[in-house]
Order: sequence, then structure tokens, then C-alpha cells
Amino acid sequence: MYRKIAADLRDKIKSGELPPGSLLPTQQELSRKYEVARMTTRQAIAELINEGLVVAQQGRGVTVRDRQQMVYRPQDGWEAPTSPTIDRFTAAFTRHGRNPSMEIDVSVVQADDFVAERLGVEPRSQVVARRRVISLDGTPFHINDTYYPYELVRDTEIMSPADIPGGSNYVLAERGYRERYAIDEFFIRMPTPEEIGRLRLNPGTPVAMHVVTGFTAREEPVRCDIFILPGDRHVIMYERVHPIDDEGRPVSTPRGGQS
Amino acid sequence: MYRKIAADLRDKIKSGELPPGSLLPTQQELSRKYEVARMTTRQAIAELINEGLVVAQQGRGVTVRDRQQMVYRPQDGWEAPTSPTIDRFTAAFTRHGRNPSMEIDVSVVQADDFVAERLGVEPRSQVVARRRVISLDGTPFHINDTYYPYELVRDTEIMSPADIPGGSNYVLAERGYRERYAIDEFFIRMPTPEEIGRLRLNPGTPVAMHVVTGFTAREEPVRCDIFILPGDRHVIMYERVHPIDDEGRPVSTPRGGQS
DNA sequence: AAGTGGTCTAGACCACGCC
DNA sequence: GCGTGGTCTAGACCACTTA
Repeated sequence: MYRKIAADLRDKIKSGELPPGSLLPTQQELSRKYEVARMTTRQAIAELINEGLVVAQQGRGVTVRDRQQMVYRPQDGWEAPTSPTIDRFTAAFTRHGRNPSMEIDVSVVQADDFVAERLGVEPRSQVVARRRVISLDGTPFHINDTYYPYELVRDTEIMSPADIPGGSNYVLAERGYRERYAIDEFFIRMPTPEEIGRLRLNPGTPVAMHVVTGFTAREEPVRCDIFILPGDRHVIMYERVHPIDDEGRPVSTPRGGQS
Repeated sequence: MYRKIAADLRDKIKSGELPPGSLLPTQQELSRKYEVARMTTRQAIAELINEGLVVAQQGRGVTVRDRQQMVYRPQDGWEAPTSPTIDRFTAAFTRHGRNPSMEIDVSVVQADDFVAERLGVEPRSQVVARRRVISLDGTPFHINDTYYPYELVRDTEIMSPADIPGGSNYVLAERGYRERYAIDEFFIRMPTPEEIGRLRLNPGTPVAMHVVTGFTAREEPVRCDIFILPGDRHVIMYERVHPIDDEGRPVSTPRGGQS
């Protein structure tokens, strides 16, 4: 029964009969209409909440969710190739008049297993953690925690909780650790209670955990960057070029030829 | 109260006291221990289910979930650069003795708004849909639906529901539509009921929707590929190379220089 | 103050897995 | 057949928003 109620409501949302921002019928109304107990209608609504379709607020009611997504481009700052087409794609998600802000917190911590494995250091050895929450118009958009091997960044401006002109890669390059390539990993999962708090997430919002591990040309790890991207606020976008030309012949790549 | 029960169980799972595959205390036991009604313990367990931590099965009990993830590499087949390091990364997620299988279904359908926008055709115009479900050892791993403009693929082997030797890009290239570059989009969300059915997903499993739109050098779209990747079964991995060399000078890119 | 959703109770019966 | 989780009822009181 609760599945039928949920399906009916889902259909009304998808068809546009209940547009984003509108209020669903109250739980009491649904109970009367379907002749069920309120706990049953609550279960139907819980299903929609967990699907990320609606949000419930005490005293207000249940409203249909609206997605406001921004484009997240891992290749930004890499002087990546850009085509007119990708601008057309990103335009669909771009909003204007945004007011960005950032919270920064730098500390020396013990590396957990996950970070230690990526930085090639012993678990629980000291690393520098640079933790940031990036907000737009006052609402948190994503978490960006960066971990560096302690010896690489001690006594640099990376240790100070302020914006770094030119980026931290510039600082590392000056010390002889120029990042040459990086590996991106994405894990799709539900947020931890800590992440829900830091990002003020609604129930039913999954996140992408984007892990960037940067290496020098000598294969030494120089940084491990962890982004937590709420699914309702981001579209992740990449651009790729085939390493063969229009006649099917190989084109030289930055790392010098085909593998 | 139900939050406390959920937090206690979550701690026991994270600490390893309740390892993957083990059974949680039954709802009746929890009700006795915490002196609450069974509906309250059910709510605690519902929370853990929606976090993707546990699965409930009628007649069996509630078990701690185990993740078996495979590596998903969008760059595969692109002759992408490969370093020894990425092999080390992928090794952590690779399982052996896997038995892959595929279901294919090809049909001519009306493009929805999403696909029409990406293929640059009118909404509801005819496109060819090639729908696949890829399974490993009998369990579905991901959905791969590919859409082509009808005129580009009519009377080709893309229309037949069988494996294509060399891939569909090879067939398109022969007809003068060689894919030169592609744009990747990732949307993170909860699965639709249809996706839950096709992939036999457990509750609390988010998915990544990976959309690849391929273009010729003349900026004509040739395909729109939609992958549905369950979060508990995939790690998405990219490798990127900085377009500058160790002295900081630009390196030529496949598309010919910096932007 | 009225109305909304949030939590909780103490029962009931059903569907399923396992012995 | 027994015990598990799945569904549902008919109440109760609380916390919060809005007017």
C-alpha cells in the first residue's frame, strides 16, 4: 500500500503536476484519501525522501526538491583543452551572481590507512591536512581536504590557513616537486553523519568522493586531495581527446607517444 | 532514541566488532535491550539501510554489507597513457576469476529531452537505442545505454543486438564519422525504481550516471552513451597528465597547443 | 493557536528463510 | 514450525512553523 502511495506521488512529481518547491498533500490528507494510518503515509514519504525527491520540514510540510547544480571540472587549472562545445554544456548549469567563500583549517595529523596508502607513507605517520569547505551564497558546496607529506611542505605557505597565490602546486614545484600527472578516483556513496553536518545535506543526498593523487615525473606522490561533492549540487565534467587524428594515425601525447 | 541505537550499531560496524557479512542483533533483541517498541528499533535499522551500511532480508536477519568494487575506466579503449602507478591503484580493486556476460537490446525510440539536447536533434525525433546490462558472475554490474542519430547508423551492424568487433566507434569511422573527442558528465543521485530492478540494487545504494557525448572534429555529435554505475560496485578512475614539462614549458597536446 | 511533521507505543498479521 | 524482517493500525505526545 505505501508503495502505491509513493508511486502515485512520484508520478505527480515527474509529470510536473507537483513542480519543484510545491507542497505535497499533508500526511493527514493522504491518510484520509487512501484510508490508511498515518504511519503508512509516513512510510511512503520516507521512500521519496530517501530517493532525494522531496524534503520534509517540521511545521512546514513536505516540498518537492529543486536541484541547483554547478559544474565541477577536475581538469581546471591544468590548462586543459577547451572546445566551444563544452562551453555549451557548462552553460546549462551555470548560475550568475554567485558569491563564493571559503573556510580553511590547516593542521598536522596522523595519516589514516586510505591517505597513507596514496601518499606512500606509513599509516599513522605525520601529514599536513589542509581542510576547506567551499560555499556559494552562504550554502556549503563541497569539502576539499588536501593531505601533503610533512617534509614536503613544512615551513612553506601551505601551512598557513590562507589562500595560496598560484596554488599549492606552484609552491611544491619551487621546492623541486613539480606535479607531472595525477590519478583521479571517484567513490559514490552515502555521506557520513560528519559530512552531513559539515555540508548541511538533506536526507537522501548521495555524494561523490573524488580523490586526486598527484605525482612527480619520478613517480613520487606529492599530494592527496579529497573532495566531497554532494550529488544535488554538482555535475562533474571532463573533456577527452582521442589520441589519434582524423586519418587514424597516432598523435603525440604529452607523455610522449602511445603506450 | 532511535538515533542512539543507530549510532551504537554504526560504531560497532566501523570498529570492526561487526564485520562485513555478520548478523546484527534481531529487532526483538534490540527492543528488549533498549526497552523500546519494535517500531523504534526498525527506524534505527532503516537509517543504517539508507546509509548503505547493512541489508535486511526477510527470514534471515540484518547483515553488514560487503563492498566488492571493480575499476571503471572511461579512458579504456582510448589508448590512454598508462603509468606503473595506476596499475598499482587498480590492483587494489581487481578480482580474478570473473565471468562477464551481457544482455543487448537494440531498438528505434523517440529521443527524450536529455538525449536530444546532447545529440543535437529535435526532442522526440527518432534515434537508435542500444541497451545493455553488463554482468559479472551473474550479478549485474552496470547499465550501458547508447543512443545514435538514426541516419548515422541505419543499415549498419550497430543495429544488430550482438557484440561489435572493434567497437561501434570503428563502424562510425568507416562511415565518415570518426569520433575525435568526447565530453564526460557525471550525475550523482539515487536510482530510479526501474534502475533498482534492472540492476537488482539494495536499498541505500546511490548511482553515478555517466554520460559520454562523442563528437567528430567538425563538432557533430555521433553518440550519447549513458552508463548507470552502482556506487557499491565501482570505483571510477582517470589518469591525467599536466600539459607542461618538468621545466614548466608547455608540451604539445593532441589538439595542438594550449588554449 | 492551529496545523504541520517527528517520535514512540503495543499490539496484529503476513512473507520468507532455515531447520 | 519457528523465528526473522515487512507491513499496518490507532492511538499518544512533542517540536516546530506560520499566521
